[in-house]
Amino acid sequence: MKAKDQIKLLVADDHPTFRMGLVALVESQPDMTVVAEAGDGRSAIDLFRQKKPDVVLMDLRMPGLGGVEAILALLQEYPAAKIIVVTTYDLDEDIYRAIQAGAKSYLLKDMPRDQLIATIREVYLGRHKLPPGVLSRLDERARREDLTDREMQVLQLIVKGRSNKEISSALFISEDTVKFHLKALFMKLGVQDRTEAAINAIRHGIVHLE
Amino acid sequence: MKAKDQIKLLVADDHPTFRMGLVALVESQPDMTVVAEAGDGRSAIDLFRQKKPDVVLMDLRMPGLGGVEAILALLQEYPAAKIIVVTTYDLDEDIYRAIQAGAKSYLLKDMPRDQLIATIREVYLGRHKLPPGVLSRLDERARREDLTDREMQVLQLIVKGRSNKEISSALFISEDTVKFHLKALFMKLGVQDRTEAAINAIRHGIVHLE
DNA sequence: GATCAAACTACTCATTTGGGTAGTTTTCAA
DNA sequence: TTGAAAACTACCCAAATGAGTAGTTTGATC
Repeated sequence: MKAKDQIKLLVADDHPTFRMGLVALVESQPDMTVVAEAGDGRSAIDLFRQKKPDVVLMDLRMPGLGGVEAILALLQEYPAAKIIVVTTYDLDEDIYRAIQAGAKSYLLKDMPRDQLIATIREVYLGRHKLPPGVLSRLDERARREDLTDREMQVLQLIVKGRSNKEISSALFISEDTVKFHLKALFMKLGVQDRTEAAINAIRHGIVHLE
Repeated sequence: MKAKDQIKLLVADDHPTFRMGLVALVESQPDMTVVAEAGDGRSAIDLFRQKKPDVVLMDLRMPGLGGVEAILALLQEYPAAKIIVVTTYDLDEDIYRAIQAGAKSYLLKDMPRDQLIATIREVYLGRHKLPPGVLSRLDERARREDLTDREMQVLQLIVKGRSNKEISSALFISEDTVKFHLKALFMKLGVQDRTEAAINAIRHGIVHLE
């Protein structure tokens, strides 16, 4: 069973039951094995150092050190690490940031088992194939103009339901400046008003609720 | 292994991998066994008829017939059915509707395994204990006044980013009437304006994006 | 030192939004 | 049939919002 040519996997996900499912799935394949499990980004990195797995399955939302940060840290130390993101959400921004950070693929948790397995093999062989749905969202994101830091701050306050006046005093700028950033924001997001901007931001994962 | 006093479970969840995790978890308990798996509400009902499980683990978001509808249909036919909702989101509205529909408990997918197992035993014995976090959200919801049908329609259009004028023509009512419903809506949700209302509605699961 | 993007301020003006109040019609159940 | 709740319309008015335009300042890059 423990042949030397098995694909060694590290599974990092904070949902115990889903992680159990991943492990069961991987272990059902004769040519794969899970060498370590992590419940957060920090221990994922520690376990990578110890076990040197061939492929990492990584959730994006984890307590403490999140997925994107873990990917960056891991690739900093091991530039050849092969990381597959496995997450619940198909938000443009999440996908974009994960791929930017250096993930080799991005799968959704509701995907069929054989697709998961197939992707692990692909990535192990050095390829990085993305599922079509995810791919289309990726270039939807790529087409969108980046927001500046200030626009981002304004957007976050909009999503908190703040008025222009409240935003201006929160950021120590004039109300006119808030309006200025809002106009730019509307243009970049392709929306008409603050409500649409807020919803758009949530839908694309530009800002998270919680 | 297949003792007669084992707790028989039906697992209904459209995520193959998570479902596999649930099954593995249940099967690791000597006094429990999974007698059927379903990927949607419709087949959950069919399988219940065939297998008469003691407890059902049910996801809320499933293709075709959703969780709440499946719960209602199941309890209609088998009023003694013991259903535990196991879902990703801790949204007030989802919890409230599931419990209203007759679910015995409501668990989150990221909960520790022993809590899951303990709840299955509790529910099997006829109790319905909710985790504290979920419980507090339930009465947060209970405290909120119900929205009328019309208010609900207006709210949904707000979340789509529509203006008062657009809403009025979509619902064939005057703009003044839209404002009238909006005022009631703001009051019931405890918010100041349409943007807050939209975010609030999403956050509490009153309306879903997608 | 020139150039460029970002951040900022200011002003006008039309529109939208939201608060308050007052009333009619409809529907459904007691 | 008599309430009660929901749905609807209308009006006034103040405040907030958003479009358009025009500029200054700042910091980084070449």
